[in-house]
Amino acid sequence: MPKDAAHSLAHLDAFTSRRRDPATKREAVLKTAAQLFLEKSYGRTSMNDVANRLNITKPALYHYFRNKEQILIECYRLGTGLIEEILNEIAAHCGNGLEKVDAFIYSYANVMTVNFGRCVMRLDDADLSSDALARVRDYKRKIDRRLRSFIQEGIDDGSIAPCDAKIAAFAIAGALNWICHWYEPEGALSAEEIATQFARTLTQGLAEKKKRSGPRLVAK
Amino acid sequence: MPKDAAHSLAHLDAFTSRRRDPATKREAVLKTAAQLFLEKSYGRTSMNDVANRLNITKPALYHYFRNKEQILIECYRLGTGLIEEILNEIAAHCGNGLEKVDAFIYSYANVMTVNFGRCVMRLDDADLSSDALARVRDYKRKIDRRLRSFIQEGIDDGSIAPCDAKIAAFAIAGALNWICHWYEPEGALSAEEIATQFARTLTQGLAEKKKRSGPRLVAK
DNA sequence: GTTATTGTTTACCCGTGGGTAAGATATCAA
DNA sequence: TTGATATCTTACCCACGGGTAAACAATAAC
Repeated sequence: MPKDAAHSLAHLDAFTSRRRDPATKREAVLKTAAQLFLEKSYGRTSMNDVANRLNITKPALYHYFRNKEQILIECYRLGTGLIEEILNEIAAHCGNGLEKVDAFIYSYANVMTVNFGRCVMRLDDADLSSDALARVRDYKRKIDRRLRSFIQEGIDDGSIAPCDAKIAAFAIAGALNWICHWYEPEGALSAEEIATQFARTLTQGLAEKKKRSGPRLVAK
Repeated sequence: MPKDAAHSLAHLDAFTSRRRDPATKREAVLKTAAQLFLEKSYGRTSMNDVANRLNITKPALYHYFRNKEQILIECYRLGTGLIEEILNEIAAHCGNGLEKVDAFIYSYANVMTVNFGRCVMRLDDADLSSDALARVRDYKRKIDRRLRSFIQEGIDDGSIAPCDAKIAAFAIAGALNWICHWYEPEGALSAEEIATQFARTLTQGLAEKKKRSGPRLVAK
């Protein structure tokens, strides 16, 4: 057992005493649920699974959440909150377009290593019912537009080489979102390392700065 | 209705005549299943859904596949086959490391726009039972190692700027794999455009070629 | 203590979906 | 025409999981 704090198991004890603060218990449910959703996916996680890990029974959960989906919605809510924070922070500070994109990549990569943040991009939106789904989709569109505007800003101010901002944004967002598919809190790579290297690779590119282009092999 | 060929609906008629080639029917099942899996996910797609779209009944499916998972496995098989092709092609041709990576990005992006290819990276591996799962995981590791070796090769031959090959490979693979989460055959972006722009963005980076680095804002 | 309230459990309902048994229908070979 | 075979359907079984009813236990208020 590692001696970490972020991945703390403290919340599993929230239900040992009956008189503990309800808010704490609610939070404990949320944390374990998020973790299970990431381990096994929302669909494969039963309410019993969540209850078992907390050492209570299924109906007890319904004391804190109307239904299973509500738990999922809250996970998204907390996750999007984290993203919102960095978005605002970047909009406030920062200089030119490239620097904003760089900051975005760095901060966003970090969020993708936090459970609630991971939930937003790794869980399947389709598990949400139509109106929650619409809200989440809107929110994701907003993030995309934001990144795209940073890029456009960079093109305009000369810090970013002319390119299709839409596709470039997809490339960057994809690289970042995929983090939550392979990242593991106990793994060899620290969030810090990942964030730093990603920012570098994506803004500077792989190529050694000399030739501008090369031949291409088209398979199939 | 668009006049495309790749997204053809021809396979839906495979069961109209009873004496049609069994292999054709099997293939038809596979194509519609893959499409449904991508539309609604494997878990939310019932055998009845597949049957309905083909205008047959559920038990008829079991004439061509042992069970639901077998259909999924075949989707993976066909998809990994497509990827295998481009991998071999690139290993055969090509010059320096950067050119190989460039070719990889371009070809791989194209595969991610083909249904069976999309299945490999978009569907949830955890829906596979343990031994099929192990095979798929191995295969994915192999792809990763391959890309990583291309990058390393580029660093060694000077075509790629020194960097952490492991993390860079994750960034590139992520950007590419994420394509299958947003790409739609009928959408505004063609596979060709995406592939070209991705290759450019990822190898050359965003930054206008002047300064080598800049300040960074760390949000949070 | 007694009562009201909150928290938790046991026992159950029921829809959904994978999978099958057994019969019906078409096709081919003789 | 007549089986033999491949194909497909109707009708069913069963496990699993979300959700609830109703009873039971603990705490707080008086």
